[in-house]
Amino acid sequence: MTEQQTPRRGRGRRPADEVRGEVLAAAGDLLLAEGMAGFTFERVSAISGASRTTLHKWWPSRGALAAEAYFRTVESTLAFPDTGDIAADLTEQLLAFVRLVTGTTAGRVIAELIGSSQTDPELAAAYREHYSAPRRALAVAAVEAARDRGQVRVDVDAEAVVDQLWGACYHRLLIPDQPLTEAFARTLVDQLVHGLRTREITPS
Amino acid sequence: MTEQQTPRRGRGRRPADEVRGEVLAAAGDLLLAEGMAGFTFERVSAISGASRTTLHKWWPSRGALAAEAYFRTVESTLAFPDTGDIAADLTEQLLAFVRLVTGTTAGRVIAELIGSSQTDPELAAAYREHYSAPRRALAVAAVEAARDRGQVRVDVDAEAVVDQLWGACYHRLLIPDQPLTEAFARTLVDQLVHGLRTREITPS
DNA sequence: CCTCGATGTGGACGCTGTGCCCATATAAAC
DNA sequence: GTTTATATGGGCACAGCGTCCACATCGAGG
Repeated sequence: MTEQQTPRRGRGRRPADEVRGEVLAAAGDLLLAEGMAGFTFERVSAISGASRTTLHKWWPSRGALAAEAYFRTVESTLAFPDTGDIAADLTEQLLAFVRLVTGTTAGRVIAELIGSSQTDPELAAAYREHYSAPRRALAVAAVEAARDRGQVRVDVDAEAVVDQLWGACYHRLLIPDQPLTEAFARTLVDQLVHGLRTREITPS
Repeated sequence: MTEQQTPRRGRGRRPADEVRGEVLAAAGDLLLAEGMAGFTFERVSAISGASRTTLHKWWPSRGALAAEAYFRTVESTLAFPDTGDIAADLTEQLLAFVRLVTGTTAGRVIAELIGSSQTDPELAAAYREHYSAPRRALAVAAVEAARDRGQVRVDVDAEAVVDQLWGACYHRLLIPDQPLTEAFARTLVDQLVHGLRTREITPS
């Protein structure tokens, strides 16, 4: 992470989008490289070449900048498969999440973003609006579709299902008492779909 | 939160335990009153009367101090009822957790502690060791006891169960897309115990 | 009774980051 | 070409950190 990567620039106005783009790119790099710990306006300013004043003008807090930079960097595809088998679809999506979070630096960054959002309202709002809410909505829609197909019980609380699957994974991500693995993800779906009761009639 | 509550004290040695006690009391007050945002060595020093040097000597990071102060302040009783009905016991404990977290300032503080622990290894270690691990162990033991009684299926993953119940609640605490309520807690237990599948034979 | 080691205290140092304020330069819009 | 918008450089006071040193005082051993 070399500081001063943008050689030097004179004063004067530059296209807003150009500046924003450079800032977000620099911020994304910094975030992936050093996490929220070393992520400051100061350093983003130094790396991107933009002045601190400019950063403050566009982003109310370092968290807000970090969130936007991160979402732009990962820009993961928002899609939820619907094969007609809700258990398979949930497993698929949950596994994708686990792989993303355990395989790359993304896991640490997401955890730190959520962490910082506890004391940064701007970040919390950005995270909810641009990340968690839309993803949550997709999963909820999938479960409700399965309910309408008669695949799960009619009184299912789809929102709670999301918490019992993804929330469980976030729990292990944020409070790593136990490891977050693919096997764990499969177990989550299995235990939730079939329940914990002793199986009288083991289904196929 | 009046600064300088300890009038003034001369130099010189004082009993270690006395100093530690005063510091932890002051830190606990500050934490409950202002959360992690305003929680700094500087202010704890000003309120407790102890010098910053002393704080640094005993606690490696502000997070470590916050954690110890918080656990000492709440010192909640560690007990898990065992009535023989696992569903009832889990519901009971989960409700107690929800009430603690929603009813008092404790919820915000816990959330902020977990948040800070994402970038403070000392805090993360303290939190795991003194709080999450022992509590988790109790819940796991209860589930495994139920399994041995034949109340839940033999291949149950007790650790995963904890994540699907408490993790779900932490999810709503840390990423408040949806509210954390007592009804939610009851739903969690119900959906997990009975499963999501369409009920052919509705149990009593 | 006295000396000495352990340990808290006051005070200061440089450093980083914040949030804000200018004046100035320059690109874009009219 | 004139005007307007906006990025820039620089400086300010402030907060907190982490560390250092000299000093005061307590407690224990002689």
